[in-house]
Amino acid sequence: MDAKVRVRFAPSPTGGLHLGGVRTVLFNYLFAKHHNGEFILRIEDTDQSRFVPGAEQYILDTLAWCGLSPDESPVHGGNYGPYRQSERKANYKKYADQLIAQGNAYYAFDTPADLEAKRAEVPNFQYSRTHRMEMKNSISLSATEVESLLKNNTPHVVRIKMPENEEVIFEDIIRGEVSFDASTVDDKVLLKADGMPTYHLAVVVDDHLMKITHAFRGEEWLPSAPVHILLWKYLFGLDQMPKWAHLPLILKPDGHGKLSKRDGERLGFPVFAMDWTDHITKENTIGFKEKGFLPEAFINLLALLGWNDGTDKEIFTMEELIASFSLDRVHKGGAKFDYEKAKWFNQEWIKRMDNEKLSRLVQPYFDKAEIEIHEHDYLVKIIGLVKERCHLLPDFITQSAFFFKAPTTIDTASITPKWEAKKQQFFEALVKIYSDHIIADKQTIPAIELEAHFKELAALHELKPGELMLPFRIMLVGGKFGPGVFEIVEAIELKDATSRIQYCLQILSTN
RNA sequence: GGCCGGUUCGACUAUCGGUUAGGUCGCCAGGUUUUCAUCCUGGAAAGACGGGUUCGACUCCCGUACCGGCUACCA
Repeated sequence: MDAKVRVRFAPSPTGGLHLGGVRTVLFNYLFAKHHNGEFILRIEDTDQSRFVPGAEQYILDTLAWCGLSPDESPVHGGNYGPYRQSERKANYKKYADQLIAQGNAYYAFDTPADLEAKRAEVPNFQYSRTHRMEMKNSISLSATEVESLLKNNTPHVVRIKMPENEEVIFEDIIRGEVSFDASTVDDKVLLKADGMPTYHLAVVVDDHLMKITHAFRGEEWLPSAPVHILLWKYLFGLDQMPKWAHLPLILKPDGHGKLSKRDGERLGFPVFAMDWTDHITKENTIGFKEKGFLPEAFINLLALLGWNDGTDKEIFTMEELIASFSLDRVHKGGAKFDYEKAKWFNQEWIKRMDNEKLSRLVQPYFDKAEIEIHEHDYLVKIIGLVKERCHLLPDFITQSAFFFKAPTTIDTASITPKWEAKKQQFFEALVKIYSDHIIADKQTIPAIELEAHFKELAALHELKPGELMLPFRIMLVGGKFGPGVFEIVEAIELKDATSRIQYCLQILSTN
C-alpha cells in the first residue's frame, strides 16, 4: 500500500499571511486529514536579507486561530526536524556537491555586478546554454582556473545545468500533464554565495528528507516546476517524487492580477488573516480576525474559493470539509475575491453559533467600546436577540449598545413632524403606569403583557398603536432599528425605559 | 519579448456529449416585520470568438482573442 500521506506548508516568514497563503494551508490540511495523513509546517527562511522578526510566530498564531494545527513544526517538533531551513543549512551542500559531481550543476563566479551588466547589455538575458559560455563558471573556465578560484575562496554560487534537448513532463493533480522544453528554462541558482540554498534546492531536498508525498503550492510556482522535477530526477529518482498540485490564484475583486495587501487597503477589506504590524514602519494592516470574522467562516469561505463538493452545499464545518475534500474538485482557474460574499459567510456562521460562545467572542469589542457588561447572562440573552442582524462581530456593538446604556443620539427628526399633545399625554400616562409597577416592586414585565397594556392605553387615548410604535422605538433605541420594542422594554426593564421616555419627552417639549 | 497556465450570469460556481444551462452572493420588485435585520416569493443576468469532430457540443480537438503567472544569489 502507499506510504502515509505527508504534506507540508512551507512559507517564508516575511510578513502577514494573506488569503492565498491560508488557503494553501487549508487545502494541505484538508487533504492530509482526509487521508489520515500528517500536516507539516516548515519555515523557509533561507533568505536572510528578508528575515522579519515575529513573522514565524505570526504564522503559528494564524494557524492556531484557524484551527489548522500542524502535526510537525518548529514548535510542535517531530521526527524530521529541524523545521527551519536556516537550521538545516548543512544538509544542502552535500546535494549540491553531488549534482556537480554528476555534471548536473556547476560553479558560477559571476558577481552581482557582472550579472547586472550582462542583463543591461543583452535584452531578455537568460543564464542558460545561450549565454552560459560567456559567463564565469566551471563550464566556461578551465579546470585549473576553477580550482584556483575555489582555493582562494572566491565567492560563488552553484547553478543547475539545464539539459539541452529534454522535454520535462509531469502530471499535476489539478492540471493534468504539463510539459516544458528544458532548454527554455535558465540555470537557476541552487546554492547561494552565503552557502544557503535557494528555494529550488531546499524544497526538493527537504521534501525528500521529510518524506513528503504530496506537494501543493500556488500556481505562481508552475514555471519553476521543471527545475524541481529535474532535481528530483538527478538526486533521488522520479519514483520518489511527491505528487504535485498547483493551486489556482486568488485574484483582485476588480481589475486583474493576484490579490495583494494594497487591494485590501484600496477597497476596504482585510487581506491578511490577522493583524500584522510592519516591524519597521509600524504600519498596521488589519486582519480578518480583528475585522470581526469567525475562524469557522474564514475557513469556510476560503475552502469555497476554488473548490466545491459538487452539490449546492455552501456552509461547511471543518469536519465536513475534511470528509468531502478532494483535489480533483479544485478548479484550474483563479477566483476573484468577493468581500460581500465573505461577509455573508460570516453572518451565516454568526447565526449558527451558540450565544454563549458568541458572547465570549464579542466581549472584547464591548470592552473596547467601554460598554460595561454587569451580567454575563444578560449579554448572552441580548446576543440572541440581535445576532441575526450582524455580519461582523463589531456589529454587535451598534446593534445592541442601547441594551446596556441609553442612546446618546436620538433621531427626534423622525418623531417631531407628527408629534402632538395627544401623544405627549399618552407617553406621560405610560410613564405613570411603569412607575406604578416599579413602586409595586415589579422591575420588568413580559413583552406580551407590555404590548397588551400598551394597546389598551392607546385605545384609551384614542390613538392607533401604529402611530405610537415608531416614537416609542426611537425613545428607547435612538433610531429606526433593533428588535421588537416590547422585547427591548422587557430586557432593559421598566426603570430604564421610563427614564428614556422622560428624557425624550423633555426634548420634544422644548422643541 | 520568451515560457507556462487559464476562460459559464457583475462575483463564486454546477454541468463530466442530449438540461427551459441550475445554485449562492450582490442587485431589483413584492410579502412578512406597525422599525431595521432575518425570513418567504418573484425578477433581470452567462457558455470569449472562429473552425472542426459528432445525429447532437458549454462539455472533445485546432486556431485566434483576452486574462493571469513566471522570467532574482525572493519565495
